[in-house]
Amino acid sequence: MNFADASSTRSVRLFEAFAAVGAPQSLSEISNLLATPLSTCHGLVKALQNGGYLYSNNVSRRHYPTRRLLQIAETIAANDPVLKYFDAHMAELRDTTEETVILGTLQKDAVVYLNVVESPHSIRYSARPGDMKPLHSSALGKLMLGESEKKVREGFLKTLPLDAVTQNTLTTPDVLRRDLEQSRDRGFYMTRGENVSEVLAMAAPVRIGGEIYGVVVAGPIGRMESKQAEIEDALTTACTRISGDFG
Amino acid sequence: MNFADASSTRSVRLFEAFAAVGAPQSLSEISNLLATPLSTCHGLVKALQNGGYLYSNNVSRRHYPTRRLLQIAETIAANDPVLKYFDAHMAELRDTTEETVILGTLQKDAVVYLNVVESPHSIRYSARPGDMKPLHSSALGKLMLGESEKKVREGFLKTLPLDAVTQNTLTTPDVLRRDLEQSRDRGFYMTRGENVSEVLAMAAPVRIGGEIYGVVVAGPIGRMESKQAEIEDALTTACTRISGDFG
DNA sequence: AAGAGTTTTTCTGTATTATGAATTTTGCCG
DNA sequence: CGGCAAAATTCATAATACAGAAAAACTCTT
Repeated sequence: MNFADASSTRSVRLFEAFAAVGAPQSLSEISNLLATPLSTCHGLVKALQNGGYLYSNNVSRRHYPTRRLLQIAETIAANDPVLKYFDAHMAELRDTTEETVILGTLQKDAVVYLNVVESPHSIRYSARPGDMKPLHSSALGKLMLGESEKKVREGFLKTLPLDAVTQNTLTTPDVLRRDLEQSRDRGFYMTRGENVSEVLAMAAPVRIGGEIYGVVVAGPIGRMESKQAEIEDALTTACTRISGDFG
Repeated sequence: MNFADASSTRSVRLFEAFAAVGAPQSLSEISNLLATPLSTCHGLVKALQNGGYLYSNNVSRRHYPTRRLLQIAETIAANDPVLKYFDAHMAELRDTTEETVILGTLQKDAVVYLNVVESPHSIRYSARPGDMKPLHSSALGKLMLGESEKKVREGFLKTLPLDAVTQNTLTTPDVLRRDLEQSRDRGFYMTRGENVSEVLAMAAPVRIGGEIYGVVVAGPIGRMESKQAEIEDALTTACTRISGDFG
């Protein structure tokens, strides 16, 4: 394979680093952060400066991004034909449940978080858009398996290594298959410490243009259990409404 | 020179393209947008997918960014030690003047827009963060020249090609030097169709940690002239307040 | 003001990546 | 359900960007 990982995504990794440290950086600091030689970083920084993405303080000689990237990212987010319709409903769901709400979909042999709206509590399920989760142990992953066509599902059940991510992970195809069937019938999927111990997650599907999306509410087991019925209710009605918006 | 332009900034150019077209794209469409071979785009898209930046619709086979980039850009913007203090004042200035307000600084031998807050009017000065403007013909550029140390200023006056960007551009060092002196004395810099005809811009300096920043109010000449005194007033008080926030 | 240390910039061989053609897969229509 | 067209993926090679070292610029201290 010929993945242009190192080079072509280095600019993105630079922005990641800026988000992580949250402060202007000198060239040598950037070199450290990216674990990349100074000369390489020099070229990259200069290129991004020319593109108007980075500016340097003439006094401190440190670099920081302009608002250009933000502007582009906002434009992209505003134009997404699917995600933008979820926004309001996800925010509402977060407000009523007071737990983290996540939108995700199937990507190759994993689930990718397309958007995350975090709980207001300081103890909360915390995640970022772009995070990937395994199919067999996460609520979203099980949703994707359960809602896929039988052929696809059985293919995954045959080939996926059902690693025991935690003690509660379902690690045999038969047990997992049964769980998927039950979940499908009742309309939502659930994990109880199967991917992250202490986390209970509930996921319901939304179909748009033939594509399967999943909305998850996730939080610490204790707090989630105490309001499980309400969450179940809020989640399923939210998903119905979202589907309705596209009807 | 060894600028890693083509390769290392290709991921950023891809996001630019997504912002421009505002819709999911197939691999071949991406190839067209970036004027880059399919195989190259394939590697790039795969790398960005692995990083959680892009997701593909399994039905339409089109790609679109997740909210990951937005999340990173927002984190970066929130942490900027300088720009975030300007935000409120720039928004207020935009509201009182009803014209586009821009923050910029000196970058090499040009001025770069760090942030742009646009006028509510449909006829307005429109620009994006990251845009570059010449030093001799833009209000911000003249501000940078006028506020720099004499040595720096004279260096620029000697070496800059004072191109006639419009008919009103000041194209001789002597005329420009006089304009800078007058502007410096009265506390703000001004262009009247010197960089873009029909545009009147007024810029006032803000000094932070030895670094010179400039705040500009720009709009169509007619509208700007009719409220020039108010704008002058609002601009200078805003800049004073911003400086105060750092005092 | 002058020197020592630090940081930035330049330079060139080498290794990695981009490329275009061939292959495979996928979607579509009869 | 099978054949065709279009798109995605792989592969070998040519081209380009990367990395390390050396030079230059800048800072800070004396």
